[in-house]
Amino acid sequence: MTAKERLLSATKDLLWDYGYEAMSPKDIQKKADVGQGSFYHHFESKESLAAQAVREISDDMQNALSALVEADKPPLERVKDYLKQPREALRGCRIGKLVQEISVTQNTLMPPISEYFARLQQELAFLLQLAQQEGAFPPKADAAQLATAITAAVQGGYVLSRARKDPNQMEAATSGILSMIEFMEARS
Amino acid sequence: MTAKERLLSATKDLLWDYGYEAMSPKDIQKKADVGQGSFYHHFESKESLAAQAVREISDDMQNALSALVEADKPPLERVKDYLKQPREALRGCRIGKLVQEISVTQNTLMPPISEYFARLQQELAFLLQLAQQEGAFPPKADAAQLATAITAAVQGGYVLSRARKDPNQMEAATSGILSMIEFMEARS
DNA sequence: GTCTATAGCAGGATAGAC
DNA sequence: GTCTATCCTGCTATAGAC
Repeated sequence: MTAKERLLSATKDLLWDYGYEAMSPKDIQKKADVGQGSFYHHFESKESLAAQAVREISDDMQNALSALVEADKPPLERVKDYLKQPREALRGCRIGKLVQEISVTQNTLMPPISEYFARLQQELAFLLQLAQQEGAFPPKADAAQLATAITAAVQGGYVLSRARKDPNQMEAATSGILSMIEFMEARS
Repeated sequence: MTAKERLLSATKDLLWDYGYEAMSPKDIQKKADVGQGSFYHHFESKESLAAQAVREISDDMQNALSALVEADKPPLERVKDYLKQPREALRGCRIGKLVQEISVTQNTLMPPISEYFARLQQELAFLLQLAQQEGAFPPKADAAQLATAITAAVQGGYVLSRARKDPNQMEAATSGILSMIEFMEARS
């Protein structure tokens, strides 16, 4: 791996565990085993490096999402699969946790973050609509609204897991949503 | 208001908008109109001041919760009222947003935060159980799990609102949960 | 591309006078 | 209780040699 790649990789990790502000250029250099000079040779600033790292994180997550959404299964099963995905609950959402930092909401890290969530909600809403067309889900339900609720429950699962220092909070949140979806499915 | 009160009040505001790390002692002093000397006369450190501020925030929120939970209405209506509460979606949850900061998860600010969420989930679970006993909600549903899902959806609503810079994300997330609850209620 | 030295500034806190 | 001066450290970045 080149120095530049190591810098990006280290930044992705540190953003996950420390967030943007609490991650210093020195932390990155140390983790990437790259000197001060190389750092500023390859990237203009901490922000530009972080922006590129977030861009890659968003792309990675969107690719993972595509794989899940395009699976050869009934659409509602794919929605359930999304909820059942394994998650590092105590570590938080790689991308969602960043939006709580005021500096992040004001800088160039935001676009890939917004894009990821827009995409996620859109895909889930689409799957729910397909399920409705197949008669597997109540036709009167608002697919877009439910997709938002599902996405929110996962994000909130991360928050609760960290708040209570208990990864089972994520499990409970997603299982709770899952059971409501299955209740509706059974009566559609 | 005394200097000490102004310091606490300013800290509560700054924690909300900036979080713990991004809030400096100088910011607090300026907002509270209190000098450096007074700051360290009344509080040992930034952390001890913030810890007391978070303690008060948690208490305030628990009091607001009690008022809602003890209302003279059917229990399921009280759960719905919780979901319908007005919220400053773009500002984030005063208390939930703090848990994404790694320094917060490791310091003395945590206990009142954990306590608030434990209390919230417990109260919602209790109301759902009451509703089940009254036959207003499906008896087979797991009340504790649904309470966690509801709490998570609200927290996630904050995340999505900030990520998309759109307060309607909170509205959609809570409405989505609400509609699922009403679906279950109608078929209990 | 990488290294070391250095700069400028802000965070967090202490000291001692008033 | 409040004020000003001061300290030390770390953050972010720049400069210039190799």
